[in-house]
Amino acid sequence: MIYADVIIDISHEKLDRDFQYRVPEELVQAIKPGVVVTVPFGKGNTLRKGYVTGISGTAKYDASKLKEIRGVSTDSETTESRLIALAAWMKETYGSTMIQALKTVLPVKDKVRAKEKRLILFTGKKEEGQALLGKLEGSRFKARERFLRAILEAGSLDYTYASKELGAGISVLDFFEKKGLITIESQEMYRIPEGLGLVKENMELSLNQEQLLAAEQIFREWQEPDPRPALLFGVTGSGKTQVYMRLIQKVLEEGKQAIVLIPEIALTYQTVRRFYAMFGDKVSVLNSRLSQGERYDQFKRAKRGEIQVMVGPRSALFTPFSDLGLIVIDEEHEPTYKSENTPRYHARETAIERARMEHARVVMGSATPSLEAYSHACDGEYLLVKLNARYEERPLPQVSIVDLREELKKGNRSVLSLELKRDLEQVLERREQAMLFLNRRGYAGFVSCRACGHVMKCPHCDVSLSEHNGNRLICHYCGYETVKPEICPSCGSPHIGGFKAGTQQIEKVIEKEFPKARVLRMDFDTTRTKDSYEKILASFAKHEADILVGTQMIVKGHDFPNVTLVGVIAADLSLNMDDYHCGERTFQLLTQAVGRSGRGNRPGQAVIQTYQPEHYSIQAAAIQDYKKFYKEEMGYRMLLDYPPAAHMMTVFGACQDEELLKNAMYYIEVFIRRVGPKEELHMIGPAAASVGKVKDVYRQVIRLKHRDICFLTAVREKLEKYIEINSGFRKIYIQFDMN
DNA sequence: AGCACGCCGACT
DNA sequence: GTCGGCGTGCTC
Repeated sequence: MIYADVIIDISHEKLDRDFQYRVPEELVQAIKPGVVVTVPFGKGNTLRKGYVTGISGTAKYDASKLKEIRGVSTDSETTESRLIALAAWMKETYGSTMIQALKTVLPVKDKVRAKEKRLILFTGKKEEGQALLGKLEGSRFKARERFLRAILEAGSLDYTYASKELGAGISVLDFFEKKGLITIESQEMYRIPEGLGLVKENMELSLNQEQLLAAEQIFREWQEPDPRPALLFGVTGSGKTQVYMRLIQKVLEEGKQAIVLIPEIALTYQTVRRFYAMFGDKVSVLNSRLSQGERYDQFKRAKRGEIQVMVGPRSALFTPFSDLGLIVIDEEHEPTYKSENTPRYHARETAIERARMEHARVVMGSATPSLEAYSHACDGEYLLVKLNARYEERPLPQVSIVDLREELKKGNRSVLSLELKRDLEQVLERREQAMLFLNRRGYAGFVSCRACGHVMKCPHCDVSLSEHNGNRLICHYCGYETVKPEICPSCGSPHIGGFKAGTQQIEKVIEKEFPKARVLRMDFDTTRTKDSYEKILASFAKHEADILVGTQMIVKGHDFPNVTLVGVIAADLSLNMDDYHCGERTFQLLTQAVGRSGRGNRPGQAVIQTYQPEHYSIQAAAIQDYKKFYKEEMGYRMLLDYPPAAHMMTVFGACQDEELLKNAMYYIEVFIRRVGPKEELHMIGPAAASVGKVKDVYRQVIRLKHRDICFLTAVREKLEKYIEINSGFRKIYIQFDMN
């Protein structure tokens, strides 16, 4: 006997697990994971739609109580089934359960949202209602009386309000509905993402010579029977968006739809606005702050054909368009395209797979392509399209690298080098603007001992604590809080203090050094509220401030023509992360930051402060030389077998019990040695993850590297089975990550 | 979500 | 005692 695991629709959180069903003989051939089936469900055996997530030969539930699958949905050409196929691919490629994959790919209805939108209208005769109310008054039907009184007064009621506040459940509503007094309307009130102030401007698309050529080159590729993904490699300001819009125009003319992926709405507001201006209400914008229900609404609109272009972050990739023609990936190199949750898919790879399945095309763009994308472009797997001219032929800013070690020798302990300080003075004198950029990620202003080097860390999470308001130390992972010690807990030295590297500290230093300058600060703290991000940028654009201090978020978005100086406070902050991408990230951030200077008609300059001035990421960024960087970085990846030179798989394990976790990871290691390829497999670990402990849960990783991804996938599949069979892994949370 | 079960208040 | 509304919990 064959049994199938089926999840019933995806509509309710309590139903988001699988139920086992018997597979009738005649359907054995047709049933495989991902197939849409009809099954009897619940007490009344109402027929419902379900998705097969797995097949097995054993019943894990009382076999006599199992029901039988009724039928298989045969229309394999629906949008939904194509997305399910994509989920199956993600499961295979990234390692996850089918349920997890389906849940990322299919729109999940949100119960609360769906209910909120239901409206109860009083549609009967007023007199009839009044008469009934009279009868109900003083009777035992309290709920009915309450409800009727309320609806007679208001004319219509919100469903949630009626059931929650008035206690009028289904039975009450049924009573009135049968009498013909009310109708329940499930209103489809779509929420247009608010706060963006988007307007259609009927703008004409005009491309310059180079942009036209780029578009032509891509169109020519599209003539091919099997068009390759195109990588649009263009420096900042070369007008990649113009090219995207031309491509989308063409796709729309063909009667197809397009998806535009962007790293984050807030950071690419300008781009979003231009799409809206161009395509008007054909466009919908998916905001990462939208609730699942709101996202569901937008997806529904797409499915019904009410919109043709979906602009949004990573998850917009799964927009259920019926005839998808193009997927655009803007700023392709951004790390936000990699999902943090299982399945840990990469939007670029998944977009290419979806496009392959649905005969759509992929175009991605970047000024600093990821090594993965550029290497594919070099070996001809992607079409490489270049845009060289910077907008109106502006020269690149003049960049100087300041060695901070030398500053210390000169006795300068400030966060500002003498050179940067002098340049700032000149900019202020010329009444121009400057941006100071702090490329810190995560660890803000940690406290360390100057004498012994001891760093204050969270006892639960193993990350550096950050200093807030001078005397409190806070853990950014779990919120643990303690008082800043007066002396070093490790060696007793009084020389313990903050590493002056937070945006607040820089702001203070600037205010002290340049009391007349107007300073704006933009970081996580000052952009909490919805449109504070826009407000700060707009204010800076209007020259209401002279200096803008901020984290990576200031290097994207707006053009500030009056900015002629960009200062990078400490390039090392992103260079010393324990992640093989850090050289690449640093190069990208510095290139972007430097590119912010001199966007107007005055020449720009940039100062990069660092303790490692000889590092190739910094050197290459200073002269804006991508190829030089690529060669160096690729050499490094080849040497150490990091992607894209090889493939890497991370086995991540987490458990409250440290001993248990250690044992489990050890068994995994032994198992891999036994079943894995004997040749050319590099295994690192088990080791504590970069954050070894979060909220008292221990975390460990094993990394595997191999030139051929097939071997890694094979190891993963064997490991998945091994873990499922052995009860010793029950209490351990295991996750896989490819690359 | 939708259905049955069962508690509990009101009426015969 | 009995009837039926309305809250609760389960669905392979």
